[in-house]
Amino acid sequence: MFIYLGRLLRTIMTITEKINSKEKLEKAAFILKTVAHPTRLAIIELLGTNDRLSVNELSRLLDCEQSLLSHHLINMKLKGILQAEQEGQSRYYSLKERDVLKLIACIENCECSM
Amino acid sequence: MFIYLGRLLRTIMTITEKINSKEKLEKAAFILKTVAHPTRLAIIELLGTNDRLSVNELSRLLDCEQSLLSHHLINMKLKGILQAEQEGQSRYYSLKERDVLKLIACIENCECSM
DNA sequence: TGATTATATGAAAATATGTTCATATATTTG
DNA sequence: CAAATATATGAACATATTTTCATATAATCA
Repeated sequence: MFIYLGRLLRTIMTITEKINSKEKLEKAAFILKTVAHPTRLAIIELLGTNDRLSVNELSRLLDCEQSLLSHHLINMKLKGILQAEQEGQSRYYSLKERDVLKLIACIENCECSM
Repeated sequence: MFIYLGRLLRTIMTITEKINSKEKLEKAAFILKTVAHPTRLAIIELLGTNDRLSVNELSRLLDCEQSLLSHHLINMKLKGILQAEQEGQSRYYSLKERDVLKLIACIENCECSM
């Protein structure tokens, strides 16, 4: 009787672990996906050196159309990578999570042949 | 005359830089995209601890259908993240680029709120 | 207040990615 | 060589992401 209970518990724990690790991986993939885009990487790089930039400034620096850029920025903000502050007519974006810079450094080291 | 030439050269250099950085970012995004998937992250994690695993072993460990898994594995191999070796009927995959493990470590540190 | 500038938004269109399924190939074994 | 096992492949389908475009909102300034 107790043997069965133990077995059951162990099974449940294994399943729980699987779910946890699955959730962890899904979250990780989610963050990575948000970063995995040339324009968004460029945004991160620029905000790594520039502290904060307005949509307009980014648009000119990146040579990226305003609407598209806004979509990217809002998306990144939603996912907790950026933050924004209004100042006059301009909205300034900055890195909320400077750790993402490490990701870029990581990749630059990778010598994946493609 | 030479002034114009100098200006032209500078312009060309700026453009070249832009292209280079664009290429660099595209490559980085490409690698990140390959990694940014729960199953593929799980593959990387497993191969981080297991040295090498056959398609079958991975399939059971990940609870992922063989064909789908093969698609992932081949894709990752194509992009230089994995390598494969045949042994008997089995094909063993392993990390070609152990640096990608660092990416995972990076993300686990990130506290992006989502 | 009307014009101007900066940014956001939402729907549609274009494109890319992920998944499934049926089947092919290749290796081993009896 | 036939059967069994392991893996790959490709086309069709489903889904997600990216981009564009037209328009809305919001702040400033004359």
